[in-house]
Amino acid sequence: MSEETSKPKDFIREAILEDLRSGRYTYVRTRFPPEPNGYLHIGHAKAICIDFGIAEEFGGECNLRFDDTNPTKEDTEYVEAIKEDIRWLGYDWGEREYYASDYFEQLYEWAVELIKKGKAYVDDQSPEELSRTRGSLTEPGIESPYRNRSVEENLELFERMRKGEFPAGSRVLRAKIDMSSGNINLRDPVMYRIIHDPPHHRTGKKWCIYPMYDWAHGQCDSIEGITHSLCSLEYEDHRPLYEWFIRELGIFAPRQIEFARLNLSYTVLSKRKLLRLVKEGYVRGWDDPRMPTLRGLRRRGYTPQAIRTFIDRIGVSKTNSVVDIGLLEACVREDLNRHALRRMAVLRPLKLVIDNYPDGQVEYVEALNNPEDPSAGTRPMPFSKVLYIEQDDFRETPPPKYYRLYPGNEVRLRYAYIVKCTHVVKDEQGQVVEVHCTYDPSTRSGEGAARKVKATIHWVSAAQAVPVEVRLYDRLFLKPNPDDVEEGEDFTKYINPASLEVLYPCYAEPALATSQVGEKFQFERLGYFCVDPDSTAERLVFNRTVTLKDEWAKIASKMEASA
RNA sequence: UGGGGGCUCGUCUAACGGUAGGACAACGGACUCUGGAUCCGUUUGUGAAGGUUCGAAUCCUUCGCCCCCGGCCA
Repeated sequence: MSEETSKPKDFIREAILEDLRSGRYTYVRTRFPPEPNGYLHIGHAKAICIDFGIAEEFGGECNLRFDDTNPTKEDTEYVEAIKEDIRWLGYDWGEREYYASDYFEQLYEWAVELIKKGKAYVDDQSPEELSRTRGSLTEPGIESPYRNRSVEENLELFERMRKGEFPAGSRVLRAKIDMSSGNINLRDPVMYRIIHDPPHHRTGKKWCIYPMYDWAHGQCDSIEGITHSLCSLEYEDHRPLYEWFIRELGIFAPRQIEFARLNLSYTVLSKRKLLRLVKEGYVRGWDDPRMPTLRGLRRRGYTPQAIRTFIDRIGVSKTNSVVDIGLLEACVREDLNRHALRRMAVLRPLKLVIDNYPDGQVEYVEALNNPEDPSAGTRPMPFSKVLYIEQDDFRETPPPKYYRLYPGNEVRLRYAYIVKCTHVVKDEQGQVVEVHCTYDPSTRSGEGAARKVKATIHWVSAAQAVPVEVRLYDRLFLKPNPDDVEEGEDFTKYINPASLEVLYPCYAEPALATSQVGEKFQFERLGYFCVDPDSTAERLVFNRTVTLKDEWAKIASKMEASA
């Protein structure tokens, strides 16, 4: 945010501005703190854009810090994947790549300090006892019989915990706060637990006691001089605990500000559920183009810019909300419309024969690469007597308002000629297998044809067409909120069985033959597509990122609804 | 029956005691060699009731509804 008059666009930026004005902080530093136990999804993108975006706007910096306090769940594989995804989104943490495990020694020392102050104790109760004595939402907890051990005994026990003298789960270190607090987080929360294996992905077997997130996070922020620790709503009532630790330790105090996490319609965004989709085979992997993971979106053809625009547009607030996935789609259309090269491809081919066009003749017509961007230039497209057109672009008996091809009607073949349908050829089952036309040689594109027709359709020349595979994706779920389930039901009940449709052969214009993995195109009148890594030299595979807005589909479905 | 949050068009989100605005969606129109893009226009909203005030989405009171918290997860 440029100092002067520009007003903050949300309550977080407002608060930061106020902190700077009041002198509470003289600089801004944030952090993005993922746990390396899974892949990043669009919900994380919101946090990333907020953490990195805000730091940038205030001339500060954003640290990347892996919250790796639980070796039973974490792995370096995820560390690499997370870094890759953040970079892809377009953010850079410079040299500031940190790990909670970097601070284990300091955290240990601070724990000792709290023990010495009589503010922490070793508890020998079992996990079950701990849970039983924590009380309930409405009843206070019961103080542990070990709560008033001497400082000396606590010190000795804690040291022996670190040395590995006790089995996992046998003891914990707890903060001594208030077992009757209405805030359950303050009922003597666990600071350390014993975990002997697996070894930690970075510290190996050096430690067998690991700090709980609640004990680690605030102090890590403090060590790094984080001024604004931005997190999601569920940490709101942990804040008093973090503040208690910081106060008892007398160390630098960051300010935590909570915001609502992202929910998106027609999908799920919890690691647990995403994992089930993968494990139970509903999708092909974490990077399946139907997944809301950043890898999935990337493979689907989403651009970092589209995602950042989306995050910017949904804003930041504390209201629990579900954002219409249509907004994400609108953002990617907006970006791709400006940048994607136009190409022609026919997904469901129907042969079109131009009876009055010379046999064996091939001419080249010039096609715009991007009408939105003249500098993108043009390309030649072969045109000949036998073409493929989209099955959807022909009806033997047209419904009302249907402008496309039907017997007796004229349409323009994009960048080529106006053709008129004369008759059709059917197979034994009565299916139309060939549409026959005549063309008007005076209507070639660019030659100032006076006549206008209602519709222009896309096509490819059959002899030069490249057969390709196209994968059409639809929403993963049938319900806007798949989590909204009846008693005993499961979100998997609402998975869209038709979320993937594979088409082959589709016919692409020759210019597409050399496309590279990841390249994005608009297939005219159909949507945006990108080349999937499954592509081989023999068979290109295209993913449909998103359809174009389709006015006709709307009309057609409305007529169907009223019929 | 405890503690912490939140309620503004269909969906997100602005407003900071002074004309409820924007985006997406929807609807209508213009334009168009993509039924695309673009442009124009229209509809729809302050959870409820009281109070304070010249004036309330905003301040106060009461009520309602929604979300989070009882891991040795984060």
